[in-house]
Amino acid sequence: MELSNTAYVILGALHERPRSGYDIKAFADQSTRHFWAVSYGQLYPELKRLLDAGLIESEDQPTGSRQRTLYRLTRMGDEALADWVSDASLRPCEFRDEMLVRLFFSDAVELDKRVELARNMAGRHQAQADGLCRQGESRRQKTKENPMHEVVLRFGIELHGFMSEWYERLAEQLEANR
Amino acid sequence: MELSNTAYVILGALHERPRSGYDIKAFADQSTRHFWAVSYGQLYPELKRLLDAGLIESEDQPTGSRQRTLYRLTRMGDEALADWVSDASLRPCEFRDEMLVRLFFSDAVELDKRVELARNMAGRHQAQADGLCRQGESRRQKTKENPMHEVVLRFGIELHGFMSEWYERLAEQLEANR
DNA sequence: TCCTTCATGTAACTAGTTACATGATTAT
DNA sequence: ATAATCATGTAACTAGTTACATGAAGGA
Repeated sequence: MELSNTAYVILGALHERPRSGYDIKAFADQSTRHFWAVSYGQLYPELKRLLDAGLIESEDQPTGSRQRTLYRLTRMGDEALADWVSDASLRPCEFRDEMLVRLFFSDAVELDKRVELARNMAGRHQAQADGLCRQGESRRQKTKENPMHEVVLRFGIELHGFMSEWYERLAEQLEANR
Repeated sequence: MELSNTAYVILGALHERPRSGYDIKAFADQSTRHFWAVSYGQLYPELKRLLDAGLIESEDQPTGSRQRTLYRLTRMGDEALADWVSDASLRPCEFRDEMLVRLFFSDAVELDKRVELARNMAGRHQAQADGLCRQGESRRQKTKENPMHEVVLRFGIELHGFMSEWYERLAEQLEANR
């Protein structure tokens, strides 16, 4: 039975510790978000599927009359995660950038617009890099386990830094031969 | 009326010259593909919508008994494209990388697997950069107009080059503290 | 003859987002 | 009080892919 990538994000989140659906979402929002986002619309149905498949198990943990279901990995779930991570097959890296489409077709507009667009893109990536930086600072203290989390965070920061600089340089070059 | 980004890729393709649906697909496959792919399943319905909206017009150009419909931009379509490209609002750059999710959770597996994964990712981006290079060579001779096409191509090559090197460096670092 | 390219299209499916609905607990 | 956070979920929608179906033209 094939699992979605989102399912593996869930398994990965639960590998660290038992979590509620809400908690998994919060985890994803501040960690995998920049390369794999998770929404409630997928999360809760997916949790059901993983339960049915026996990869996770649940435990009720209400606080007063507020419901809360805590999920944890089963042995099967743990194996499924490890197998998936170990799988050496190449998967495509998906990029979709609307602004890059605009830039691609920007010969259709005047130079000023083109420069503005490049500057906007530089700013966008700078902002994204900054956001990831702050994310890293707020998580720095905890979990020295899972060093790969920080590695991937650094990747994000440096990648967006690279793109920001690239677009900034482009804006300057475009402006130069005005 | 809101148009999809795919619709703008079509308008952009037709801005250069009149094209058939098949031709638009071929154009996208060898140019916008790495940041905005287009499939037939979206292309043909989208062409109908653009016709209805009066942004493009069609002309039958059969070869013998093989049908062919040539599309071209209307004045309205040309304006819609220019307006869209000039729109200064920031749009998110979407990244989705299954292998990066694996890397993120790869503390769950042994070092060897982690190194292998990083190497695979480096190879994947090297291959992608090479593919874009070849694409550039085959298109080099034609169209000195649309210099932004080449700019965006270079961006792709350098971006994938950056990622390839980053992952290669990571693999070496991981291997070093074995 | 047969393979590749040109050419158009649809149906079924998959993945995922957005908006909504509900309500308890905790901090200000 | 009231706002923020914790908590769970669904329905409707949007976007896009894959697989299929069909068939002509041109080159090997």
